Amino acid sequence: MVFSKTLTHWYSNNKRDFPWRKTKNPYYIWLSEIILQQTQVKQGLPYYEVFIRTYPTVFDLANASESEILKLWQGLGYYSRARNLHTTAKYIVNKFNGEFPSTYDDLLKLKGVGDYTASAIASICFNENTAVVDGNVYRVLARYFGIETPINSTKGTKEFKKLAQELIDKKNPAEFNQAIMEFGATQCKPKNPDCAACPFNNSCIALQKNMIDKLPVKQKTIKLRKRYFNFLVFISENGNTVLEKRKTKGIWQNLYQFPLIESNKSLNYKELKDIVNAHHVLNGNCFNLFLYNEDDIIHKLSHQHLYTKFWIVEVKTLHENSININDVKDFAVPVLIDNFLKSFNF
DNA sequence: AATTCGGGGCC
DNA sequence: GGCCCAGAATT
Repeated sequence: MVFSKTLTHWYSNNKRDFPWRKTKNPYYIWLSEIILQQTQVKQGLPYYEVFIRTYPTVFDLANASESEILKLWQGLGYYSRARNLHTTAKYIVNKFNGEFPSTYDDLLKLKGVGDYTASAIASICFNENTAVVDGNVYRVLARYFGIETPINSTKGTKEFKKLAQELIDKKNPAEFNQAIMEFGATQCKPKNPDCAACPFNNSCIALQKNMIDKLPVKQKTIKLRKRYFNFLVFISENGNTVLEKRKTKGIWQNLYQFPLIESNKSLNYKELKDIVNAHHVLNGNCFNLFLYNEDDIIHKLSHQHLYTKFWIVEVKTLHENSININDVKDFAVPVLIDNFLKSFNF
């Protein structure tokens, strides 16, 4: 109880001013929570502003096309969030006439809404007594209580959820949940937290044991995959090029890219040209091929490093479902492609 | 239980 | 270069 009291008091004096803190409309809270999953406020905030301006209600979002939503989501990453956002918007409009579910259990059924997000919406919008456990909460609790259970283990997930649920201020779950997250974000930071200025510096176990930089414990380190991408940037005499939609599961699903040849190593000019010829990409049309970037562009994702070459392919004509270069900007593309578009002058 | 989904910021 | 971020879905 002392913990909750101190925490909410700290929050009242230190909370930042964000647009989603001015409302309890579940549509806006839901939108903000999806955008902020695995995303820092600084990165997500501009996207939130654009989304509420473009889609003021869940009906507007449901009526939009997925491609349009993905275009607005471009650059934010984890694109399944945008696809699920659209699915859930349509579901809420069609099944509930636009009215959001109001309990943790019902919110949990929505696509893209897991334990954290269901708890956040239920507590903030409907005052339900259910504790959020995000990366901030793991860190704050692990340090304050000196808990060494790995946070990404089944045991840890249950243990921290139970503890947070015991600590929550039942009189004001919305305030408590946001307070502990804000505390983790700005005070009990991952690196170099200012423990001298912390309201818990006389009771924090990790501080007493000099374990601030060892908690929370996370097991397993992810392994990295290297991939080799060769994008074919076609340019025809009438200013057309070719984009294709990524339909396969994996990264960037439903985003657009230049035709891609993936290889198991970095290709040189001859190797690439042989493949292009062998695949009849151009049906024997003559073409002028050259490499845009001398050194591979290394695009880093969480689990993959993409060693990328952009090959310019000048041709006389292109097939009918090619698009004009000026229209490329209307398609949602990965940051890797977008960076190329910004640097390359068609 | 382990993997896979992005991209930016920080050290 | 490694770790983290208002996590969730899939395997």
